[in-house]
Amino acid sequence: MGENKRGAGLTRQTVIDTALRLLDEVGLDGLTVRRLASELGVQSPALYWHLRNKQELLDGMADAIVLAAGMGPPRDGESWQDWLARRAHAYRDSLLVHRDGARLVANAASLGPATIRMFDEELTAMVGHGFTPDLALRTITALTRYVNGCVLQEQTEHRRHVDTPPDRLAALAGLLDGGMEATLIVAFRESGGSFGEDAFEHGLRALIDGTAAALARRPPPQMLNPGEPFPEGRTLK
Amino acid sequence: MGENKRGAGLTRQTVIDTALRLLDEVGLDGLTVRRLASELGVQSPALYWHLRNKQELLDGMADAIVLAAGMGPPRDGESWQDWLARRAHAYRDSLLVHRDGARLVANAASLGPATIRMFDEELTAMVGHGFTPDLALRTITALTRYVNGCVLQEQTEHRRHVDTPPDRLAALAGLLDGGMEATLIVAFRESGGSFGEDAFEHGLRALIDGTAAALARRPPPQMLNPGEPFPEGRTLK
DNA sequence: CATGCTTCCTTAGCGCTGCTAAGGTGTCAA
DNA sequence: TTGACACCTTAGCAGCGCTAAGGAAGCATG
Repeated sequence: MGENKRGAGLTRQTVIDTALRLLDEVGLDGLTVRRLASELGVQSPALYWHLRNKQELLDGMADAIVLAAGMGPPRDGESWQDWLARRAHAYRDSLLVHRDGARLVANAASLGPATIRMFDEELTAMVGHGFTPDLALRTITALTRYVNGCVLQEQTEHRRHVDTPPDRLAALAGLLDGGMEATLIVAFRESGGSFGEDAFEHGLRALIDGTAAALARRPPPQMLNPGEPFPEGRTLK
Repeated sequence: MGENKRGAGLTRQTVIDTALRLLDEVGLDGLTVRRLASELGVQSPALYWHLRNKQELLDGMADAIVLAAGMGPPRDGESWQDWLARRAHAYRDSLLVHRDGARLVANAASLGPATIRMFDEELTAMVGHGFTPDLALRTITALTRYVNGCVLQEQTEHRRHVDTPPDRLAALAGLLDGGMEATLIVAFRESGGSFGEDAFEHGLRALIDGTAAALARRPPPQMLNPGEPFPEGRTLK
């Protein structure tokens, strides 16, 4: 296994980076502290000097993945729709880079302060685009959770198909009364190979379009309709 | 621990049911084969007579949760929008019934045949409402993944707050430059207690509204606009 | 009645896991 | 020179999923 170059010395960051590399090899279930330690050329208890426990390692990995997406407020002149779409894609791509990336992030117990600050900047920018703070929060929350759900399913299915590669459609058709003409089968055939991609795109566009409608429904403060300032009767600050 | 009433005898179903009850007590991480066996008044290897391995148990539990949602095609006279919303709520509620329900379903390796058949019936009904098969599949996929992502996050956060109960907002504010006036803090305060609920509702409505727009964009065959039949240039069947 | 088959559960234990306790070694400051 | 500290080691505990082998019932057949 990996030699520990004398004079190198482990750091929290090198441990996390190596863990992410190892993750792609062995998957989340195969990622053990012992295996990671041997990859780093040390004994397993050595890692507990740099990390309190395994969960802290996983949290660090998740945070690294999220940060690597390079999200943040919209660029100058970018519409919030374009920005949200670009952000969602960047996030999704970042989750897809590493095997089991979505599972890792979804189960993470906490995010780093840098991520939280970025999140706050994004919300502030959205308010600048006419969102109320809570609509901004709801929107970006819904979008993030949607991406999580999508990639989680995509990667779960990818894991599944390692076992059952060949004639999934035929096997599926066997379960259905309509056989090869059941709607599910037809839909799968129509959707072609890149189904995960298409489904993601559809939902993403729907979410953004729907948000635009919600934003139009709840206009900026100077044109507030006194009859229904905010749905739950709350007021700003 | 639980006595094994003589003459009772375990079945796959009683094992799964007991596992679901136990899940609420100890959570997914605490759900071990040994613990479940002792709950059933039996030694742990006994369970391997009824289930091939632990994953099969988890799959069975996940399938039970999905089936318990009671989804299926729309009722007579119900608009597809109302139906999709009702379906999403039923699914979400079913995931929320059991601790770590979303994690369980998201990590499940396979769904039962009954669930798959129900899925096919739903798609068929959507085609009856003017959807193309692949638009129907994309829509219901996006919606399902959205619900998964939402509940997964809700339950993860619930797990988190067991550790950090008291002044989360103040702690959060410490990280942010704006302190108590950072947009994130304001948004949290505005959103009140039931934040998970509100965020879910917002995204759900956006998804359904956005889907209506997509459906209008891709009208039924007899009224196709030759100029832009399908966004990606694909053709039907 | 005896026999053997099947069903369902037991005891024993393997290889692995996350993690802790205690101790050693090298480096650097006083 | 001495002590403190940072960083890693060896040894081992409790618990995990799972398997191998066997025993005790129930039942059909000779």
